[in-house]
Amino acid sequence: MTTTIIDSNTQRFRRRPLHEDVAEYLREMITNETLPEGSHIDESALCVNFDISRTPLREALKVLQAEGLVSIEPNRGSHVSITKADELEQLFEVLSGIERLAAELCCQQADANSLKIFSRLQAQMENAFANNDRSKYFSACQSAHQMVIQLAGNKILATTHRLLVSRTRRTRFRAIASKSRWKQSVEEHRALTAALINRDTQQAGRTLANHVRGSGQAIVDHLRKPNSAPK
Amino acid sequence: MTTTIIDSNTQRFRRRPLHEDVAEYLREMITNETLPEGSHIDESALCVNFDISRTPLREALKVLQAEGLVSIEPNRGSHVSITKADELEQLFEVLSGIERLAAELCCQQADANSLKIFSRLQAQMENAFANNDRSKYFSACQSAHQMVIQLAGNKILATTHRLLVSRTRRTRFRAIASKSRWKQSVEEHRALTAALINRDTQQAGRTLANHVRGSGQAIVDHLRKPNSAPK
DNA sequence: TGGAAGTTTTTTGTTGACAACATGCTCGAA
DNA sequence: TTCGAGCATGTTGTCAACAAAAAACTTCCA
Repeated sequence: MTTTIIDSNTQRFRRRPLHEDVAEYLREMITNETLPEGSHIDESALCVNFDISRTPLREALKVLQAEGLVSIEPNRGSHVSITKADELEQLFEVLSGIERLAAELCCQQADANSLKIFSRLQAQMENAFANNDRSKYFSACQSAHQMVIQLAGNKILATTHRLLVSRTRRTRFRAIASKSRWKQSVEEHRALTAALINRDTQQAGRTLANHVRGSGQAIVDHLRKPNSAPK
Repeated sequence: MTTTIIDSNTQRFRRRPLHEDVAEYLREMITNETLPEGSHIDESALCVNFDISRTPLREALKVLQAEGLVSIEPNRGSHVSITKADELEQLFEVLSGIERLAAELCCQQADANSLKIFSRLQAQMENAFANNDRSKYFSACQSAHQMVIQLAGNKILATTHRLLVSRTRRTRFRAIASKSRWKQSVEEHRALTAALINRDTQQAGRTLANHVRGSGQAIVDHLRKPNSAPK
């Protein structure tokens, strides 16, 4: 007799390895800044917190190190990676290259219906800007970028993108700190939407690349002058 | 008294964690095809082989999984990732995007002397082609690509590139299987070199992107028709 | 003979303990 | 007081053993 009857259709009975849950949770804690940048990661403390032993925790830390979120110094413990301005600049540079490619692929492969939905996202962004709703704009903007990645139809690209973005997420909400930069962002997105609908591959790629580079530069500049607090 | 006197100036006395050595070794075994594609990874066998316990081995496997070289199925063990033609195609697509960016940055930032060295690599490739020396051509070609990445001066880009390339390395030597493709490869490299020296950013990017995509496509096509063995 | 239930064997996931290393503290001598 | 040697403490790296799951095998019955 099978020991347990389980909800057959959706619920899959397979306990995920602990280290996966732990890694996911830690990832969230890092982007949340529950674990702030540079903070030391206390293994034994986290173990009693999660009620697990050190092995799965350490396995999770190795994964996070491979993702660039955690740094491990031999015999001296782990800490949340600190992302300096230079490194952030390089991250955005690579991201702009990735998203350029995504926009080009998207141009060639996306079906008309998807682009319609994309246009609606653009409308949401315009609306949020008109209403001065930063949080809503930010959310729609992220969805738009994500959608371009998805429509590119390349899993490797999506994975690469996700890994890089996860290292910038903590600082990303600062991209539209200034109103002028915000306005520019809206216009760039508008141009991108137009290029996609016109199936202008080169233009779409260039536009998105410039947008990412510009947003990144705004963040990096902001980070480099320590006096102006983001408000 | 300090227990041991050590060579002070260069030798640094810090034992690297075991899992790092193990990961590096496994990486080599996978690209070597000592561990062939899809083969099951026997933990206990490797443990007695390396004379270590399972903990560092498993930590190494987690890292390799994050790099995409190993797949782990919960409760069913690990095996060397199999790279299907579709996935390989996507890998090369992303690589072409990365190398396009690298070529552009290289154009803008490389000093004249580095480009001189690059030209010498080009000469080596032309020579190898004239002498029908595939192995020498392959080596010089790889150096050239690597050099473009280095001259781009972006560590994130270099890391991303390295991770993607490591997943293609097993198949890469097949790029110049046919003589006609080989000839085309030489010409593309020649065009790249010219574009770099002329500081033609757009041209350099486009040329390298096309070259990577073309080489990748040659490999993928080769992989897709199962009758023709690579010779 | 074929197949299903039950049992043994093998393999994977997790734990707690131990060893190695780094850090902080105490104490004594210059 | 200041500096360094030696000890104490805590943290990290590794191991061997246990628990749980999957795979392989046996046995029994139709």
